Amino acid sequence: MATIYEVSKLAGVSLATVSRVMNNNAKVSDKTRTKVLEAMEQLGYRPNSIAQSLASNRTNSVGVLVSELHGGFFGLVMNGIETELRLADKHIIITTGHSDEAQEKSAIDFLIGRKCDALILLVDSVSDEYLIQVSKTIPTVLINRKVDEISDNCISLDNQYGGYLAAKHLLEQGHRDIAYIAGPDWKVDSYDRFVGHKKALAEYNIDLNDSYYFEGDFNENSGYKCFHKINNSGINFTAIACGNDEMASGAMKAARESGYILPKDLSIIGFDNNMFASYLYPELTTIDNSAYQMGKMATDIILKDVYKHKDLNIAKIVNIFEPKLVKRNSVNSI
Amino acid sequence: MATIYEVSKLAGVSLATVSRVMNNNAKVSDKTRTKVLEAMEQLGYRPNSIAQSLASNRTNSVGVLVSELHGGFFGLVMNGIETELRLADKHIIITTGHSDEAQEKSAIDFLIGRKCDALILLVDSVSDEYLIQVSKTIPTVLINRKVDEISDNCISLDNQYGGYLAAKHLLEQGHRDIAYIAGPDWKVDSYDRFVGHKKALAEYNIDLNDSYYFEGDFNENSGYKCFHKINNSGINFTAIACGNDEMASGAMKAARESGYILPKDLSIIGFDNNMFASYLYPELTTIDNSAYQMGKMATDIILKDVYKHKDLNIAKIVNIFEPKLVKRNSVNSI
DNA sequence: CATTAAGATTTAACCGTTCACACTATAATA
DNA sequence: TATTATAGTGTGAACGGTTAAATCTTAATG
Repeated sequence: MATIYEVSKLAGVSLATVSRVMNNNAKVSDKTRTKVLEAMEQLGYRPNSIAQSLASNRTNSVGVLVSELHGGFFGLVMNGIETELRLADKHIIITTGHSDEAQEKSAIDFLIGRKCDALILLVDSVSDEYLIQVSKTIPTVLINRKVDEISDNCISLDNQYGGYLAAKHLLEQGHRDIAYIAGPDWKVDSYDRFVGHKKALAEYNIDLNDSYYFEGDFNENSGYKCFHKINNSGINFTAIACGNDEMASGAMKAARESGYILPKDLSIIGFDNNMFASYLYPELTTIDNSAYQMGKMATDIILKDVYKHKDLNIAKIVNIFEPKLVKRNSVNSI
Repeated sequence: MATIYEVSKLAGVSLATVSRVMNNNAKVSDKTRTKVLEAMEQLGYRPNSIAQSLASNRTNSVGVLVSELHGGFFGLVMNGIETELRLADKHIIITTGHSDEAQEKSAIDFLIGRKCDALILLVDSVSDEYLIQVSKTIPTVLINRKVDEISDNCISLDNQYGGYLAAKHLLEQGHRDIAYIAGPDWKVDSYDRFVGHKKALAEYNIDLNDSYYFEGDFNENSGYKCFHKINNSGINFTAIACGNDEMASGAMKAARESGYILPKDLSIIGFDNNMFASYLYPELTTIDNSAYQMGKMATDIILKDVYKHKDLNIAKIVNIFEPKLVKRNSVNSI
């Protein structure tokens, strides 16, 4: 592989000049530039990115930590990150944390050790203080998490509004007896979604009775179980709003097994617009979580703050994304 | 950040000695080693991985190219790769090719430019010759693709056996009139699955009539359409075998809309054991494609060949993975 | 005791860039 | 004309490690 040295020799200029035409960061006469470019072409020169990193103290890589590599949400987020990053000729180093504090910390250490220029984190288990500490060491943006002290670098979904949208849709379709299957109540996103749900009910002068609230754990199976609880509780219900699509899927399964015809006998709405939502039967009406957009935005913040991009196509920074209703066939009007 | 220089000074030894205790690749007396380790500890020294890379001509990173970041298959493969790689303290640089030749090539260039030590590729669009060329430049392992010239570095699923397993299961459950919804026939995996299918039928002395074969494109919608073709073609069928889970999902949807009660009136089997397969209703019986295992194995090959690992926990190399039947509820016995 | 071999450590070149600074040539200003 | 500014280029020291070769110790051998 040709080095900058050989290029400089062939072009008859100094190393510095070659470096200048590469980086385009200082004046070089057109004549010289042409000579250098021709030499590069002729030698098939590619700069050694490692040497560049060492000398410039910049690796052009951003570290990403997600909980899992599979799963619709993370895939979309990463998709958004990778697409945007590669346009800028940067790259992504991936690690997983498995929602475990020790693993998340070790992954962060790993990424810092790799000299990433910045971090994009999707973490549940590590404390706010720890994250604040990390962000003092290295530019960090958080997805799906809000830490007040570094709120400019936090990107999240307006979960409350999403919950509101879902409930409102149900209400507009005439439903009044709506059961709710929530995620774990200690998770803020789960909690917020439910708050939005109640808010929509309130607008219709319904205040949610505790007997309509059921807590799951965001996994399919808990949706399944919760449905049975609902069904056996004796309450009247014509619709179920779920904290996420997985639980919605479980609830649909259970409902069908209990003899309900969907969506005729029962309407169900999910949350997230997971990959598989349109594969369910009936296709699941749900709330889109803008995962791709959030990944893209996290990247844009870094491109702007760390890499000083001034590109026009980097839109205005949005920290809170607005969820959208995705109407499909799982909600019936009555 | 402390450098090796400071460590050497504090420990009262030379740079080389510090390097040796780090890399553990030459004799160092216990006394010296202890001194050095203590100095490192005291300074909180972390080697600069970039400098290491430049000096050693090894980046400890492997480049991965997949078609898409979302989607169950890739997620699992990447999961297998990342897990195995991080155990070895290496990292993964990710790019996407979107099944487009130009993009795949540019991604490969990108990864080579990043000085990855090796490549793991999941590509459809680039030619065999190109891949052979690439593998001369940099150690490369291919997932889901077989190129004879570099077969030791190819990992794939025994698609034929998978197709065989699926059909056999249907046959064992008493089905004899089995329609087949295939993927694009120019894709080898699609073709192989169908060959396996026919083989199983042959064992039951059934030779597949062309009117039972329907070609889709691996997307859900084509499964949907194919079902209607099947249903309108006038053939008798009690089961449908599908080239993948997406098409199975589409077929299920169409069947239900046409009034079939599943699985009572019609059995359906998929292929891949995609994430969402168990979310369908009825839960989809399918063939597991060992995605995670393939990712892991690809990594093991690299760990062994490139990084010279001799770990016992790197199992024997397997180039062709054996698919497994995953029984759920979408197949009825008659 | 001199010789040799093996073991431990140091020296210094090297990896391929970037970048602060020095320098030269030319144009603009007083 | 002397002075100053500016554009264009070269010099050489980092950056933080690795590693081959040289050197120094120590122990074993005849």
